[in-house]
Amino acid sequence: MDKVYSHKDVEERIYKEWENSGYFKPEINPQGKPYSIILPPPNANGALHFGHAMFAIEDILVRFHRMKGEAALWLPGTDHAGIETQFVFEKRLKNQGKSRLDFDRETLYKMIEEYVNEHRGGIESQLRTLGFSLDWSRAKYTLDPDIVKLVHKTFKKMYDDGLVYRDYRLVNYCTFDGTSFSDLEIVHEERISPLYYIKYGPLVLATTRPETKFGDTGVAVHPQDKRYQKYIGRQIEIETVLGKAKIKVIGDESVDQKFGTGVVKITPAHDFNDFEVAKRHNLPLKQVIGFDGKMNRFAGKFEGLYVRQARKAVVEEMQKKGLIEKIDENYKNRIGVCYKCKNVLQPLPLEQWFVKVKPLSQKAIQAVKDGKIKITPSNFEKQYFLWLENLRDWNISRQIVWGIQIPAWKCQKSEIRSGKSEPKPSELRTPISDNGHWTVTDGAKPKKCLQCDSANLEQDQDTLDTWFSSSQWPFAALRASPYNGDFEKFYPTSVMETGYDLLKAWVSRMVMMGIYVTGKVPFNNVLFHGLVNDPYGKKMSKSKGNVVNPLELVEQYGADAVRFALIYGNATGNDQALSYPKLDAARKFTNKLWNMGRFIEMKNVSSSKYQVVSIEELKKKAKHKNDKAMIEKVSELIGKVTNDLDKYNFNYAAEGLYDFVWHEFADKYIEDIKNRINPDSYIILNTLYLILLKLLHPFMPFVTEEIYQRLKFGKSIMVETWPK
RNA sequence: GGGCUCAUAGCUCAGUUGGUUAGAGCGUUACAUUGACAUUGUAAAGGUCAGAGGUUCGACUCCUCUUGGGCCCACCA
Repeated sequence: MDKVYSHKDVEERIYKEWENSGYFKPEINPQGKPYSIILPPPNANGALHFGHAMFAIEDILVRFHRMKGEAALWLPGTDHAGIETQFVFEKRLKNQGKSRLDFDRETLYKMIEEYVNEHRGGIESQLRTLGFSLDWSRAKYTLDPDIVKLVHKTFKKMYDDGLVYRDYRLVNYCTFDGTSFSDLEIVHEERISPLYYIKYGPLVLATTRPETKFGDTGVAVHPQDKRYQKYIGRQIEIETVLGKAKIKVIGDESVDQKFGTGVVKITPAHDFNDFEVAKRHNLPLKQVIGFDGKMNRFAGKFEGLYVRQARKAVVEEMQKKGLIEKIDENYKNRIGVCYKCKNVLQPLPLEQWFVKVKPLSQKAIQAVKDGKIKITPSNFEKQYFLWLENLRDWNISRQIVWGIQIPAWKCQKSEIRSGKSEPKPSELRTPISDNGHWTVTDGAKPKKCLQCDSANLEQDQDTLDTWFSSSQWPFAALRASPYNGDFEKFYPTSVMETGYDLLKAWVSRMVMMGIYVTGKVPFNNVLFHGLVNDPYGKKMSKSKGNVVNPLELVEQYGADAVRFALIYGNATGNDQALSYPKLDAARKFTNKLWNMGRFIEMKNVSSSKYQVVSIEELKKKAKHKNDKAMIEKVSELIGKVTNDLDKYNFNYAAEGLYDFVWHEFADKYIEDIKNRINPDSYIILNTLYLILLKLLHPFMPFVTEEIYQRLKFGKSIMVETWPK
């Protein structure tokens, strides 16, 4: 053995050995009880980041349970990441001077597919460099045909059960990216938006969006408001920038008498609250902003202006006409912006598919309350409950091509109008559910409309929200496994380990969908890890330019050291700042461990090389009091590390091992035994050292394996059993 | 507006059901060592555990408040 441990000569070679030997498959312990973890599938098009490096926790668990003799499965996969990927691709198009609008749906899809396929495999090889013992023979991708089929099946089942429905309602729509989003994908920003006090005939009302006034179909006051009661139910005549008009005054409880003047304009097509009010009072919906972000013909001479331009023009015009009483320039409000492009989202009316969440969320809440799912750290339970309890129906339609196209066909005969076309004045309607004929299947094109037998059907152009498919990942990946019986054997999975930032978007939805489709929870434990920030504690982000690539650290320090540094000194679920001193300490630890092995190799005094016996035999063999004491201490350590791992206290385990291996075993015991080495004490030293290697193996798989093989303890430490 | 979370040594962080002199890594200081260890060992300095109050025989740990960070959620015009 060399004086210094060199990870570069070791890691890649050992990983190949492991993989080729089939050690990552649960079949190596055919009699063992099942233990399973589904890897949170990284973006197929993405690169490794620290969120992925934290999956070291999963590797620790899997290696630990595998050594305990369990049939441990860690199933890898990749996600098509619909919006993320399409947006990245569109940026590339833009750099080439092209736009997605230059291509038809099929061509665009194929182009993105090719682009992703070029990059797929990249993320997988990166996961290998971290030493992750994933069973690659079971790897799945969210767009694998068998996965897509399962997702279609779920959609149909939900449709048949009334849990997926088509509705015409307001959605948050990004007119720059051309798609709607779910509630969760909206970023709220506080901005200063002037509050305009506008004269509406005899009334004055306050609004931040004067440009939407062309879509007003009512004016609301609080029913108990003494100031305005006399107007309720009456039509009032108002002067507008487009001339005189009449508008109805209604009384609605949602109006806050204290805000502004206590009068609200009702613009059902462009405000979520107004939409609800309009429903209650049967007011028509009048869309004045198009999906291109421009004012439409209802805006008269303002047609064709973008919202922001229109606001300016309308306000100027109103001021000329004396229709503005005052402007509060310092009014702050929170506004929804696109999480991708940061542009202001428009609430726009659109026909979309929604998931009725209440029946699903109730069961998901109950599963945690009943202890069928345990969340660690437990404080995340509160967030889980809070979110699920206040959940609104989930918009799953996305106007992008990269994803799973929705298996629903619209009968063209029954078509009233497409949600994307501009409404004609004669089509002004109250906000009611879409009443076109839809035929939903589990993927195959239907021959005719189920309601009117027409054969003129067209598939919905939209795709499913990526989270709709990824929320089915645990059971879908197992059901689509190339190995028969995987689902029955490994579902529910043992642990779902992921960053806490995915609690809402993913974890809670997996629980809902898992219970709905399979009748069982998708996993028995949820384990959250924290975020890795930059060395100054600031969140890593591309825009800040402070992103550190974990692969560079692996190159420099070795995968073992990177893994150990991320685990050591970091309580489960807490954020951490990337620490170079800690990385250095971890690297030195691998070197220390290596040199302990080197010492054993050099001091070989035994005739039978590196002989190892059981700890029971060892206890009988030991005569020297220091040997006896050390055997006792190692026994205690085994219990402590096992217990810490069972309780997900990875940092305790790592710290305990580090401290013991270095400062007890090396500093004291090896120093002591140096002076009295003989065949008996040598066997004791070997045996205890091997135990320590095994205990460390889940944390630092490469160096422990390399030492193990160098000292010829056996073929591979991966098939050793966990010490007792 | 609601919720979560953090504040412990110069820095980055542990501290597991409240229990003897509060720990680690890095850094600092002194000494030793060429050793199995491109180093390592031995020892030392350094903390009124953010502040105030409370519960308790006993509080870094539990409760309340204050201050200062961080994060998440939210359709008040």
